[in-house]
Amino acid sequence: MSINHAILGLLSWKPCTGYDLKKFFEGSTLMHWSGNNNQIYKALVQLSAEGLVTSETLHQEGAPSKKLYHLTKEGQQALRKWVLGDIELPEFKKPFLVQLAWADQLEDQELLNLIQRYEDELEVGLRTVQEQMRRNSDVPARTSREKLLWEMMRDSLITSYHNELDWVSRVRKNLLNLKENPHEPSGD
Amino acid sequence: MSINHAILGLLSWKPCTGYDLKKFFEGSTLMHWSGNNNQIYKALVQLSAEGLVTSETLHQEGAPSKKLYHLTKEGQQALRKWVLGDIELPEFKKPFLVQLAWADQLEDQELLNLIQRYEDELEVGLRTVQEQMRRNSDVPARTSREKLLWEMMRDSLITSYHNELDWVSRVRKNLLNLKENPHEPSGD
DNA sequence: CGACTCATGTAATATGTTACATGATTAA
DNA sequence: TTAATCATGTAACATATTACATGAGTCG
Repeated sequence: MSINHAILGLLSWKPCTGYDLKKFFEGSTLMHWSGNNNQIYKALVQLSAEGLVTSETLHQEGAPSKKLYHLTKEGQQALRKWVLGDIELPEFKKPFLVQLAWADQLEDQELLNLIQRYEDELEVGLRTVQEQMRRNSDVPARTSREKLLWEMMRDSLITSYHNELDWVSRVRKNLLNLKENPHEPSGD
Repeated sequence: MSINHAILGLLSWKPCTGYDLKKFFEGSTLMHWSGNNNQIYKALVQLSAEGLVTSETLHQEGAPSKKLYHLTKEGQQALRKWVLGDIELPEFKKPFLVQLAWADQLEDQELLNLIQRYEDELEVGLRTVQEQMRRNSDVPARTSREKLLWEMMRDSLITSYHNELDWVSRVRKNLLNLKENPHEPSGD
């Protein structure tokens, strides 16, 4: 799984410039690359060298020239092979858990504040991705099946945030319960 | 958020050698570092240079010498400061979504097989982390509150897997529904 | 006898981020 | 006039993975 595959995918949807790809990755949390130039322009050079993409230079008036990249037949085959190939498990990377792990040195109120801050940031994050999806609504939907797949991808991210918020509220509930009934089993 | 903070945390629990830390990270999906030597031994040198940890060399008979690292007062302060500091949002990195994004080129059955494979791998992954948690049960539990925090950390990972499995079954259900009632709204 | 554990380290490589560099056009 | 958009690229750095190197002891 590298950004090269994601780029092949996007080019299978429509021809793009490096700048188009950059903007797409910047505006998409689902495809977890940040959209930095270094990676994208290097990847395009590499994919060209492998014959998976070709580029055509378009000269524009009043704007810089651009290189429009197209997927080749070999690129289409490589994409299909990759889609049917190895599956990677998701990575649940939650740095806040590492913070919580050593939070027993805090006062009760400090700990509750920390959890509150996490909840607040999650809510901001959720609104940000929802806003991002509303803004960036030009996504593949060439068939009703493809439309469904992209809806489910968005659903995956949104429900991940909701699940995380649910978890935070369980943590808070359990901490308050422990405070009120020290050393009693919580009943969950 | 770097591995240095996680190491300070572990040393606040008990003194460790580089090897201990390596084993801990290897056996813990929650702390998302793989436990490779390069990072750990470099981090320990760095933390020493900053005065956040000290080391004592223990010579053993019939086994290689080892360096036992202890947290200093400055290290304890740095840890507390970090725990109360900036919070990072979780990263929901799901490479399978990128594969699904371009899966509309597949036949219905190929797509269902791909989804089935993902579900199977998720179930293996879930069993693996459950097994890992059973094996690696020596975790901080110095107070009932700390015990609760570590339980909630484990809960976070396990429910993330369950949520992902739920999502996969929704995807399958929606795809089958679409196949049976093409172009009809799904009712969800 | 071969593989694994304990134990510390280095080298090469891959991946990803931030910032720099250039330069025209457009909108606040 | 300051910032943003369009557009391509490079440099420096941070982070992470795999493999290499050494060497004693133990388990099957």
